[in-house]
Amino acid sequence: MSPTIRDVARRAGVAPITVSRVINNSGYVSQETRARVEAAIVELRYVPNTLARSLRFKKTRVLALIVTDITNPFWTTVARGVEDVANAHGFSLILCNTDEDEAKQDAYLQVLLQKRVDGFILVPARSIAEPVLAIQAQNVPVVVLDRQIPGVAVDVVRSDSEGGAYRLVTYLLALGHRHIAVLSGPPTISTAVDRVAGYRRALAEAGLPPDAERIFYGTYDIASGYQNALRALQSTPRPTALFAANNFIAIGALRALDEAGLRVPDDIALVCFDDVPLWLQITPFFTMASQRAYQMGQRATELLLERLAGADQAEPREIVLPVDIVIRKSSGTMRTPPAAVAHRPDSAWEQHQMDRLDELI
Amino acid sequence: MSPTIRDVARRAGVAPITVSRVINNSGYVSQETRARVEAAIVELRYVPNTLARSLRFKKTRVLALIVTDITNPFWTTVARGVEDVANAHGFSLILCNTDEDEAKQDAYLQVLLQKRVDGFILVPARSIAEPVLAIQAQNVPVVVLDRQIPGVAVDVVRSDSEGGAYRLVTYLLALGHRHIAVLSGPPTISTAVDRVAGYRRALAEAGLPPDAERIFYGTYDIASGYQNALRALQSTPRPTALFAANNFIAIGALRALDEAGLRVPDDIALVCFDDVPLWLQITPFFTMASQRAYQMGQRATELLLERLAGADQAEPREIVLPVDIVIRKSSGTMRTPPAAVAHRPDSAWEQHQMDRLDELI
DNA sequence: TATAATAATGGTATCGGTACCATACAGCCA
DNA sequence: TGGCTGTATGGTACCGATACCATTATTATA
Repeated sequence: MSPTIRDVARRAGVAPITVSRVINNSGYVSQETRARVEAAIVELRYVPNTLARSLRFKKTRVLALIVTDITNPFWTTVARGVEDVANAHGFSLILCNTDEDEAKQDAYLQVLLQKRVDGFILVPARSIAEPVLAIQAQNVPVVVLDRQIPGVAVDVVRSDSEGGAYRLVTYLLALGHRHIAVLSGPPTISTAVDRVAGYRRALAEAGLPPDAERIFYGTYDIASGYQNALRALQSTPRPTALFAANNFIAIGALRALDEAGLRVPDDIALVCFDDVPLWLQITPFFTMASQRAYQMGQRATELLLERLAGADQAEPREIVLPVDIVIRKSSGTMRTPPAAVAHRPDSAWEQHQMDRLDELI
Repeated sequence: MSPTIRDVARRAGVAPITVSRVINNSGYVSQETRARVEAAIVELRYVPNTLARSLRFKKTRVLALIVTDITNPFWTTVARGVEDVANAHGFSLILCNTDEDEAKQDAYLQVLLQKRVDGFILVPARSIAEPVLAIQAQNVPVVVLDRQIPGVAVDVVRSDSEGGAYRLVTYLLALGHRHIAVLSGPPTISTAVDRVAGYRRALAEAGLPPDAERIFYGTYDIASGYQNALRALQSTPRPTALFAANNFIAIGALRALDEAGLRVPDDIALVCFDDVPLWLQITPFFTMASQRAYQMGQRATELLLERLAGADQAEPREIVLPVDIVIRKSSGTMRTPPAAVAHRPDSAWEQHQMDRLDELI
């Protein structure tokens, strides 16, 4: 139906291979022939068939990015980072969404391997080795994003979840909170575990007894945040602060607190993990440990492209990006607030809190 | 490197075509042979090469979705609708992001045509015919999403922008507003024009003179909403209500109002167009004309799949989905509020406003 | 002038599947 | 027994592009 390289060749009175040379700017072609071929291409509206080319090359110049929730702005920001770097190097991107569902993830992996994508950036739905091994078995490079997988030799790009959680909780402790609950994600995912670990380290260093711990695992979505916040409120003594392990959990928690008639931060403090897009900065609100989402996408892609460029023998690398603690309203002030900071304007107030944090940690 | 169908055939002691029959469940294969082949597939970790298959079939079972801003939750919701329908029918999806940039859009179109995707769902960066014609010239079906393109025979799925804007502005008028500014998108995009048209119709029907109109075109992003809101505030008499033509514009406007020291809705009303995700419903806030984003994606994909299934001769169809007017806080109350509704609880209050709207329109 | 290097072009095989046609055998009916 | 149908399997060509090698004309070098 659509014209092939042979049709173009016939029309230009040359051999197919010559048309190929024109298209790819390879080999020798005279000015005159090139012009004739280019004219034929335009006349026939010829579009080269990448399938055939890829079949020959055994290279598709396509990368796959598999994330767990495309409606979460954190992941779309990561995706932009990946896409920008990929495009800059002439690669296309296939973006897939697993909903943290292993079956869906494995189905996508299969389809993508069949499509012979050149490389994978994978946010694993669960911190297990199988999916990564399945990819590596086909000699396709893969970079694991955001999460750790124990016992597998693979490149990883992730944030310092443990450290970020530690600093965030330490800040809450510095504000005077002694009853802090953590609303985490699935215990099968390393970030959820790491953030709990940071929380526990902060508590331990503050000399709080283990029974001060209030740990609620769940999933990384709004519903889970809502439910676990309600459960956390039941514990006695009632927590004076909640630490949500991602942005969606924080939103669910916020709704639960609202329904319980608790105001943030006056009645209870609420801090969260994750990058938050311009979206939620309508009123600068959440105190949080902000991940460098865009940069995560960039670094992961660069790493993958290096592998593709031939560094496939090198040792697996692990890149751990720092998280930025951003102090805003939701964490409230000192439980016994110094009068001096009562009515400062926003930015100065935030700066002051930052200064305090620096002093305290 | 990776095993081919021939390797599997050799190991199972059959011909390649027989392996093909096993994989595709086509033709006759004995139980015994099938078992041998399946064993060989597992042993060799054989993954069929879709490139070769697609080259032969001239079908890739891949659809392309081209949207203008992947960080806008409206579009990711649309994308989920598309993805779900596509997957249910065994199609993969390539999701591309143009940033409303025509050059980027055209580059993607070229790449995707070369990849021989089976069909396109396109949100055109500008309401012009060329990109659609370019796709149709290759005999590839395309559905235009969200926007109208004059003078092209093509399937379209969009929302009733004119009607939604009309109803939203009529509601503001019913509340007593007489100075309403509209902060719209690019005049090159049909939705931006349609929403202004609905605004004008509402004003005209209310008997307001043409010089009551305050129309500010811009782009569909936060920065534009911010700038145009500032400009709108300069006009005299100052508007008592702003109508933002999409969610991002509303957010930018909100920031501008905040900086100007104006509270919503006490000092000024603010309503907007677009679906808003769970995100912004933290505190039920925006009064808006909500598009059925997920459904838009679904319907567009169904239409496209019908074309692929052979309905390619049928007349082009245009599906116009209704928008839902959702009354929340940001529009405020009657400018001369009846005392009776002053302190109603939220939901009852909203219901009351809805009732009033029904009466008035 | 002979030889080599450069420029320009083409023939053929190949990537990994599958369509099409051919072959072979078993069982069944007239 | 011959002819037919259904079952099971394989050979060959082909999808569209390109690698590899070959060929020829032209120009540079010894």
